[in-house]
Amino acid sequence: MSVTSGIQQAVIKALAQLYSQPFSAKDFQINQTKPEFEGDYTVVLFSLLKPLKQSPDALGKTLGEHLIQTSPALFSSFNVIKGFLNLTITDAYWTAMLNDHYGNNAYGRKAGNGKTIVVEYASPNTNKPLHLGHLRNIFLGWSVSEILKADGYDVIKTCIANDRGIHICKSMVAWQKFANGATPESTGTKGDHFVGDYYVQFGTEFKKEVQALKATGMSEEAAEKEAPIMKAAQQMLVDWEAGKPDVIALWKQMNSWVYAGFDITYKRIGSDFDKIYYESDTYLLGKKLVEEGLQKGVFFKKDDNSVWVDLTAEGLDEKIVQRKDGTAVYITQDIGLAVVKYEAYHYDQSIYVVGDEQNYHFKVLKLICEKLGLPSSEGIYHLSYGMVELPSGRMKTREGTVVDADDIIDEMIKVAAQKTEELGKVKDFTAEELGKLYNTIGLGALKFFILRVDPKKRMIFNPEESIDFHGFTASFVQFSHARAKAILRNEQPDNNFTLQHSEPLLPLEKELIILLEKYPAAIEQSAFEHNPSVIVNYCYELAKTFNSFVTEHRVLKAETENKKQLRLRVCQMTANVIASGMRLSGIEVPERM
RNA sequence: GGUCCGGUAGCUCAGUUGGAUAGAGCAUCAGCCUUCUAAGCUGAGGGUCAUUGGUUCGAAUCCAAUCCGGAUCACCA
Repeated sequence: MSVTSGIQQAVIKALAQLYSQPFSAKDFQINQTKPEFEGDYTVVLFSLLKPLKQSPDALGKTLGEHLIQTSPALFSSFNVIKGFLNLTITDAYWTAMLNDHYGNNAYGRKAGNGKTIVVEYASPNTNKPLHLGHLRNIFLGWSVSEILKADGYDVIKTCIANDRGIHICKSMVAWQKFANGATPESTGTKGDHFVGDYYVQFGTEFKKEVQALKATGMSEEAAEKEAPIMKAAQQMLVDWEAGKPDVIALWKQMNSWVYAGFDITYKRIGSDFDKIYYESDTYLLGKKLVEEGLQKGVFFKKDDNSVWVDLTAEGLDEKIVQRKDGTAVYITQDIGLAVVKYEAYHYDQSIYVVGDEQNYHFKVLKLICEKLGLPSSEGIYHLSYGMVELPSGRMKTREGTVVDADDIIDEMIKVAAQKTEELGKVKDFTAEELGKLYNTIGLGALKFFILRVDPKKRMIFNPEESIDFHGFTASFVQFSHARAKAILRNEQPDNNFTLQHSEPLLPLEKELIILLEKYPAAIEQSAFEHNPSVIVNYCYELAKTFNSFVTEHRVLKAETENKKQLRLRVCQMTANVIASGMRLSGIEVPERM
């Protein structure tokens, strides 16, 4: 049980005994005491004054005295200032907490609750390489999955590959036209970049053709429709849907190049999936569900044969679910996928990590699934996050302002290597160890930079300013871990030693232990909010306090053996919690750096 | 125009189930490495919490209006 819930229960019990009135945890607040006052935790009394007909002073004093008498193991002293009852927790309580958990690597993780959550993230188009926006998506999805696991859920990580549609046909057409049979192997290019280059080339060629047609007096709109390369792409889409063998073969070939490229990037950033779905499979299922919905009367057909759903009663519009030619639209395949996922996992929740520009889409998706009476509908949850922008605004492929994922990763690792060399603290490392360390630091900095921000907020990335390695960063937290480990390499805590509390805990010792005690609550909150920044911020605060502690107090040369053992345990628990918390964010921590 | 999200220090962000004098980092300035890692520590300066009104013992937090920025309202995905 956490301290706060312990205090809550003690207060509820005390109020029942003193005033014979029943209260619940919601009736009053418990905060950490502000540093300028004496005490560890504070009961805010204002909300209790009216029902109890008491003055703040009288209630505070009565309650404080009663608490100390009835729970001497928990409370050692109190003071009342205005309506605030400040309680000091006994050193014995904190020491016991430390003793119970300092060697526990699973501290803060809950036992399985038997519930299943499916998380979908990454979900790239298969026609161009990943960029910084994808990285935010992947880091978020991966981290939320891990946090939910720590909170007791069974988590299935999934990805939907948007592998069909006009976008991939554009790359295919350009490859046919310009590549002369080139391949990623023959050119030494990473597969996703290779295919992406043809996508760009398609755009360039298209522009050229439109200009040429306009020069003959055609309007821009007509020119865009008539451009031969665009017509070729559209024809290719038709051929693809018709299953024309050579088109399918090319499509498979190009997709496989892209997947090989993605796999390299996923591996570098330590991301993985339990199951990958392909839009080329799920869109047909969606169409089947549209047919069923039509029979149930959930959907209706317009004169031109297109199929719609009427969401005006829900305050939205009519929404198309199938084109007049019978082909699937974007949402059709998502309806199918929701069912496929539910049938496979019978999930309690299905989280979609998708940018906030699709808020409307997911609102519609959930409504449609509800109307169809699908059991999958209730658990649908859109984890919506903000765009990553440049100081100049949105990243645009056409203007070449996209920050490529592989480039930024390379850059981060390069700078990490440079900084590490400057400091010269790991000269005895082997080349292999160094490579690993640079990865840990570089990637850690990138992940931390992205995950420390509340997902729902837009974030700005300035390529001119390199991501920092000082202050509120992964390096800082990693450094703190390495520092703790350095101490522990000299001496491990003696597990047979029994801590005394003859000497009072010093402020920084206590502050650290209080923080460590809050780790399980941080995981819980992070999971509840689907928000990794809670954990990231927590780890930073812990690391910061630890650095102050280590600067201020000696561990190995502590005044007494008792203090030394206490501090060694604090070091070990801090190192464990930092490693655990960073792991939930996908960030590794080094033993040395 | 409708809907949704955001606006906190020069910059990047915490804090928002209402609590005491609003917090960090970067940047600036001043100190600290014969002592477990200085990617660190200590201190200083820096705020109309977008604006106005309301709710109450108490508002950055809740409500209303307004201003600014963004997203979305596609037979694109």
